[in-house]
Amino acid sequence: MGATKTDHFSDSQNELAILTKALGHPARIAIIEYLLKVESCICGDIVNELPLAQPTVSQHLKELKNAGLIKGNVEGAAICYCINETGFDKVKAFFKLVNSHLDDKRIQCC
Amino acid sequence: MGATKTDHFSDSQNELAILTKALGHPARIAIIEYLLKVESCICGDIVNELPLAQPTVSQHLKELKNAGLIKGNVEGAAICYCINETGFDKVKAFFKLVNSHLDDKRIQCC
DNA sequence: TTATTATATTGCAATATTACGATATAATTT
DNA sequence: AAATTATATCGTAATATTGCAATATAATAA
Repeated sequence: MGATKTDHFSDSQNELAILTKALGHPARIAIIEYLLKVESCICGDIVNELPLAQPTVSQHLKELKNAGLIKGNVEGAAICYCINETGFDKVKAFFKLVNSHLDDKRIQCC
Repeated sequence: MGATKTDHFSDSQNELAILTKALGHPARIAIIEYLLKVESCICGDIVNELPLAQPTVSQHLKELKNAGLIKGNVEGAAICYCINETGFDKVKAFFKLVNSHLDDKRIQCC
C-alpha cells in the first residue's frame, strides 16, 4: 500500500487533513508567512525569498492553492498571490473545537 | 531528491511544519478528535474506532507523539493516550499570528 | 510457568512527495 | 516578429509515507 484510505474517513476529516497537510512543509509555511507580511506578491518574489528553484516554488504554490489556502490572480505576464481566508477559516474552526475541549478541563493522563 | 531541505528553513518554520504535517492525515485527525471526546483512552480503543489495522494505528500514534501532539502513559500492559496541550499551543500560536495579520485588513489580490 | 492481553517493531509492497533541469506557455517589450 | 519576462508543466531520480502481516516485547492472569 501507500495510499491514504480517504474513503474510510468523514468528509470533514479529509478536508481538514488536506489543509493541514498543505501546511506540513517548511517551504509552504515560509510562503504563508511571507504572504502574511507582504499581503500579496508575484511568484518571482517568493523564488527570490526561498532557497528553492522556480519549478519547486511553483509546485508548492500549486499545492497551497489546491488546498484552498492561497489565491492566484493573473496580472499581465505575472501571477499575483495572496492568502485565501476561506481555507484558514476552516482550520481555525478546528482549533476552536480543540480549544473548547481543552480550555475548561485540564486533561492529563500522564 | 525527495527529501525536504529542512536546513534551509528556520527552526520555527521546521517545528511548525512537523506539527501540521502530523495533523495532515485523516486517520490522525480522527485520533485527535476521538481523544478530545473521550479525554483519554488506550490504543485498543482507537483500533476499534478506526478502519485500520493495529500496526497502522500504532504507527499513527507514534507520529502524533513524536510531533508532540499527544502523550502516552504506560498503565499496566496497556498505554493510555491523551492530548499534549504543549504541541497544540504551538500551532495555536501560529494561527494567532495569522489572525493578527488578517483580522484588521481585508487582504485580497483577487 | 504458561497463557493471555496490549502494544510496538520489522519488513516490505504500493504509492506519494520533493526537488529540479528542461521545456512549454503566455503576456509584454523592443 | 523576435526577444524578454514570468510562470507552469513534464519527466525523472531520490526519498518518504501508508498500510499491514508477521513477529517481538512486556505486563498481567490463570
